[in-house]
Amino acid sequence: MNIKSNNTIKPSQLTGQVIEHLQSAISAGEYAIGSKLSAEPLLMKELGVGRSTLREAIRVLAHNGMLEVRQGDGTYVRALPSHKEPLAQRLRRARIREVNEVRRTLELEIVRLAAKRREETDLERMRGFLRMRHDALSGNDAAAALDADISFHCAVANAAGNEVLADLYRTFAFTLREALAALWTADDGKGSQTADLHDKLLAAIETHDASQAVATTTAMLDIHGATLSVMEKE
Amino acid sequence: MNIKSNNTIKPSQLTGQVIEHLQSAISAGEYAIGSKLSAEPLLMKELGVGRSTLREAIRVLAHNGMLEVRQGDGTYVRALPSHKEPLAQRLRRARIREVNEVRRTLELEIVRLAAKRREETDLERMRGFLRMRHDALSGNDAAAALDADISFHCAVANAAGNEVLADLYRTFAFTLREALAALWTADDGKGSQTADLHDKLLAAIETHDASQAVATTTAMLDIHGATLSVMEKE
DNA sequence: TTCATCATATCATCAGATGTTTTATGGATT
DNA sequence: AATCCATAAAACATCTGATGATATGATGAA
Repeated sequence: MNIKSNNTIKPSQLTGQVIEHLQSAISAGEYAIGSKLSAEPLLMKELGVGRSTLREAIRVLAHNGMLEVRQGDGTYVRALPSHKEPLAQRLRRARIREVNEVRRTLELEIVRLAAKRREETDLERMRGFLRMRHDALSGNDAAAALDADISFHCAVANAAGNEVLADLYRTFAFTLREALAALWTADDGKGSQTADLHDKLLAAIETHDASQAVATTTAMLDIHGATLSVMEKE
Repeated sequence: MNIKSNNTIKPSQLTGQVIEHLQSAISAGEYAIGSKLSAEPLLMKELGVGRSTLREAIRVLAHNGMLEVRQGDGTYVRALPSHKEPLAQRLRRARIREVNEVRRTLELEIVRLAAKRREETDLERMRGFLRMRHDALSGNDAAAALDADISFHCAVANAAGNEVLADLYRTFAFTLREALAALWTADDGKGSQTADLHDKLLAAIETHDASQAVATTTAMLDIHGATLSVMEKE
């Protein structure tokens, strides 16, 4: 089975052809889940490609979780191409209530950790975004205020000292931005209403007061949460 | 610059370290979007790795849309890692401690919600998996016991009535399976040690006792958490 | 100016060699 | 006979060199 025999005009991107071939072979069931692929030298002959080309293709599929390469043992088929959906895409087709519920959970844990682990540089960034938020509200620039608000909360997430948590929160915040924008324009009193709560949150993080940070955030989320769940209804 | 220390879930590969390094360098803004990466020979010297290793890493990132490789021209940064990368893939290059910390947060919220919202069908599924878990432990089949354990916790996640939360938890549990397997084989007493806690958790969910469910889960996570953080050290 | 040609830089691919890890084989010991 | 340990074999990991293919910019002529 030589890949290059049935190819198109372009001999370039040979690695891509090997990737597609292996993917379709796995999908077609030529390789069962859990079965072992042929060893590299044999696969080289079967596919008619060099070692580098084959290894780059296998590495891509392994990094995507489709294959598992075990040094000294072999290469095994692990899964079909199912878990490949990006989180942002998954959230976009979810209910706002559910996304917000998880975001609330993440946010509470974030402020708790941030109060414990924040560094001085984190605090400076937070102060800057809070100032931007205040200035934007004074100038009646709702969009800028929302951006500053999100940036502030992302800065808090960064201060939590957990990159996975921060990444997760950023994705949630970005997804919810649309809904939040509608919320802020629907009642721009909310922005200034939570201004003092933001100040209190920053103060709690500054003084390492985790319980106060959680309490303040709970109050903050409740104000917005009520409106969000109303939006969901219709 | 030489890449060395790791602590990722899948650490045994130089290529994986190069992938992680490039991703974080792009995230940190060392390479702006649209900018051109150094040429292969230069990057080899900068990272202290050979050409095959570097090329395999670049190929993975290119296939994920993060980089664009143009023959005869160069390699360009096309997108930030965050929003395009599947979550399972993101977790695979994260620190065990961070993944487990977030998983703990999700799990506590899950049992709280499950105690409130569980249906009768949820309870039946949980009982079934708990029985499988018990039988596997009696038969000294650690792998089957771990699978049943994970299935049980996923069933609890389903009972929380939030598909986003359940999806998220499944991905975390699947990623941590490897580490958990090492944990269970290292000390198979842990499996039976937490058996009664699982029963108590199920009882708490049955009786809608959210606070008891959270307390029981906290105890459960603490037992495993200690061992996991020890694993991280070396 | 415009266009064809060429030189150079860069990636694509192949091939060989050596190191590291896992697994299986056999023999030795009890 | 069962267990344990050392060794060999298999398979992937990595490095290096060499050659081909492609894009870009320089060069020079019409």
